[in-house]
Amino acid sequence: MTLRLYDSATREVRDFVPLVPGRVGLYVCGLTVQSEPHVGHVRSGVNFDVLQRWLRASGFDVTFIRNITDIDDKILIKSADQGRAWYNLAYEMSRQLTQAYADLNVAPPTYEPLATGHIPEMVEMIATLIERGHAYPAADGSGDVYFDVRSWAAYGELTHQGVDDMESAADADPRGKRDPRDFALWKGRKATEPETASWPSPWGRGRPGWHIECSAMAGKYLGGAFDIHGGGVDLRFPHHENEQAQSRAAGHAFASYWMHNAWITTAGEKMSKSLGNSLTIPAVLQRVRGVELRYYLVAAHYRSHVEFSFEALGEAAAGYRRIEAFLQRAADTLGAPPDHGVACADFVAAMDDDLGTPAAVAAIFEVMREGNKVLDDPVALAGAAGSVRTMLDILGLDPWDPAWQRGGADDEKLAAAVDALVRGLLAQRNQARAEKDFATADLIRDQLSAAGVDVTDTADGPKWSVS
RNA sequence: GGUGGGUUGGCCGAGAGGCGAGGCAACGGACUGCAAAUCCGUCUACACGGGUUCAAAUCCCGUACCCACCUCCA
Repeated sequence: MTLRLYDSATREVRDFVPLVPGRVGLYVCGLTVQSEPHVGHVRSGVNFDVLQRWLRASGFDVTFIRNITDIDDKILIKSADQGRAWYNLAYEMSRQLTQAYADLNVAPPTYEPLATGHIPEMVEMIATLIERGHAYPAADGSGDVYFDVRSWAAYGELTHQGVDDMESAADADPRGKRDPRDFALWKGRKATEPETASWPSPWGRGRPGWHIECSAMAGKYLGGAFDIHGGGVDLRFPHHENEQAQSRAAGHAFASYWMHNAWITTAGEKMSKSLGNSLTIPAVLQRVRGVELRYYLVAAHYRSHVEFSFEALGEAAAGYRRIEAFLQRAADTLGAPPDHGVACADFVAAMDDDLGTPAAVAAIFEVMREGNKVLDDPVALAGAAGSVRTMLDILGLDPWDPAWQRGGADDEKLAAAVDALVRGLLAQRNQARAEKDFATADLIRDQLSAAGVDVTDTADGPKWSVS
């Protein structure tokens, strides 16, 4: 069984063949850090984290680059509105994004380059494009440099569109463009923009266009040809189309496979357009744990549109808790968390089939059911639980992953104190049960339940957990 | 105008010509003092209208509704 991936450039599932056997170069467009990260934003992070983990689990040596866009029109506008420096806004949002990723156990990439840290590479690439006749400085003296779409016959190949069929933006300002579809590689500094948001270039002070950064950074860290380029569907056009055009026009083969994750919407609306506040990561994490939100995102296929709702999120959380409870039972029986085991064949087949995480999750439930049947057989149980743990780990959902252990020393002390108190009450309840005084026994259980403590009687005596 | 995607049981969500994903909820049974958990079982769905086929949720034609992108977007 080999890994197959849906390539959105060819619009089909293809066998994954790396350029260099055993190695994968992966580039994912990260975020423009202009506002608080919400659930939609992190989906891409989680989806490509799963890809990266699966590639590693499959034995590949992965170089994963995920950039941060820290200079663009919106950052300048928003920071001006807020009366703060643009780099301060970008930096704060970048820190929030890093925290959100950490909260969801999205592993850091090999490197996370900033657009502003790669201006020389971009200038170099733009110069190459001008030399090759695929770009030109605007004739209007604005200092802008544009990519000449008409000079690149293959333009539109990624999204299968003909240049003449494209509709120009209603608000398009032709500026110094030769064709309305030409896009900016370099934007000359405007008098209204802060001096700090400009860099020197052969065409005067200015800042990079949006697309050139990814071409330059992917080229720098992964080389002119690399394996997989990812991002959200909305980026296919214009962003990825333009990236590919400029990179190839500059003489680089660029990405072999393109992967795009679908949207999360609320009430059918794009998250970026709708509300906002209630769906930022910190807000959502007040209602469910990070691991539960991640499970919710992983349980849907990355190319499927997800209609976000707290109800569905709650159901997903219930499903995850079932798996978690099984592993905890296994750990109690075995005396320690199960060692990592072997992923079952169905899981592997599902993941190899274009990261079929829904079927992979179903496979986990199958193994868990088998495990629940052999709770009194330590060897069989260890095998099933180890397998479940390993599969969860591949999805970034291992309950014992240090990423989820947020509690500090104080939390541990608190947990120990609660445990002592609950155990005292359970001892009283057991006494009552022994005396067939079930009214008292149930009263104690109800009191604990009201406090959020669930009691379960097992062969080894009562266990408690926080609901 | 151009380019794509979607519509699946009470709900969430896979699948992509036959072998009926999975989860959540519900119901019945086993277990339990009663529960919980767990196990066993039940609940036969694919927007609509045609067609192809021995066989269609899956392929074809048409219709309806929804969504995304077309130079700010995960």
